[in-house]
Amino acid sequence: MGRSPCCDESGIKKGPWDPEEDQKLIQFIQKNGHGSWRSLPKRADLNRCGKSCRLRWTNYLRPDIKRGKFSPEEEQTILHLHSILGNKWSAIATHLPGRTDNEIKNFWNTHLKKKLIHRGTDPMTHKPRMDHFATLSQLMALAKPRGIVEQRAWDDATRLQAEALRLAMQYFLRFPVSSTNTDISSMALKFDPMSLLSTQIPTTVTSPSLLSAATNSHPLFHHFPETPRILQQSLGNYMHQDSTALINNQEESNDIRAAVSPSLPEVAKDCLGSEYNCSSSSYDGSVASPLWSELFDCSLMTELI
DNA sequence: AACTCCGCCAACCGCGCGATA
DNA sequence: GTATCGCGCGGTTGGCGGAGT
Repeated sequence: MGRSPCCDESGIKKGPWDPEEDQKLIQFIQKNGHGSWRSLPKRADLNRCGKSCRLRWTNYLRPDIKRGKFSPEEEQTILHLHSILGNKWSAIATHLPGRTDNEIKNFWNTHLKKKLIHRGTDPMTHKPRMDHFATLSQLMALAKPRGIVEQRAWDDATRLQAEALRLAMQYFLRFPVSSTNTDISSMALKFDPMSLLSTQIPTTVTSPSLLSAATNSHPLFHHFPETPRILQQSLGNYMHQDSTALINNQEESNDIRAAVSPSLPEVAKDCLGSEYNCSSSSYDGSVASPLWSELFDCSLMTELI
């Protein structure tokens, strides 16, 4: 048994409030208090529903409302409280005198959320975003490593190169990265996508063992000799699935986007288990950006992120 | 000058919860 | 226990105005 909406009576005004209405509401509440919101419009001679009056008063007309830009301190408070409380705007508003929940919500949606995303932070969890990676297919479609861009067809060899590159990126994820960790930068410098092109690799890879052999002999892993075997094997399985999907569907073979693959975080979790911890306090996702832009065209990076 | 696009924000809507009959 | 009411919350919408073309 649902409740009837409070504003379903015909003839009740909706939309923006005009100054006369505001004055009526202010004067009435200052004189009598709001009392029952439902009965207020009649008592105050307003052709509005009680809900509309309440909203207008609490979000706009209330005398203690602070107007204007949010200060950096207020911004910090909102960020901090949101990381604890989530979208509990009214609870957050109680810690910011003079600010309404609606105002904070709007500020969050129009400014703070974007700011966090731009920083590479998930606005809901306040942790580094790992969903940049989306799916392998999307990644491979979007990410055109320098030197591979000119190659028109995504043949198996190219695909393996891209896969090897992805392995490397995934491998980076194993390392706790912080702004003070220089290892990741030196690895990025050592890592040369061009070397992928000059490497002899099998033209078809349909089994984990072949992938394992290919990756073991690949110069990429000279930089990372300690890559766990399990990582290669697990990725080999996923790769096998991809290859099969492509082989079975020739039309799709020219469009890597059509390939079926698990999401990278899912793969990484499978492969690395507890070692893969994107919420690690030592991991600062924002540091990943320079690395990524080292590897990829910046324009494509913005598409990806 | 005219038009389009886009960000901002006031206002609306639907739902859930506690109080009450 | 159940129906209804009133309120408050969070998500969403749509109008306005400024920027860009």
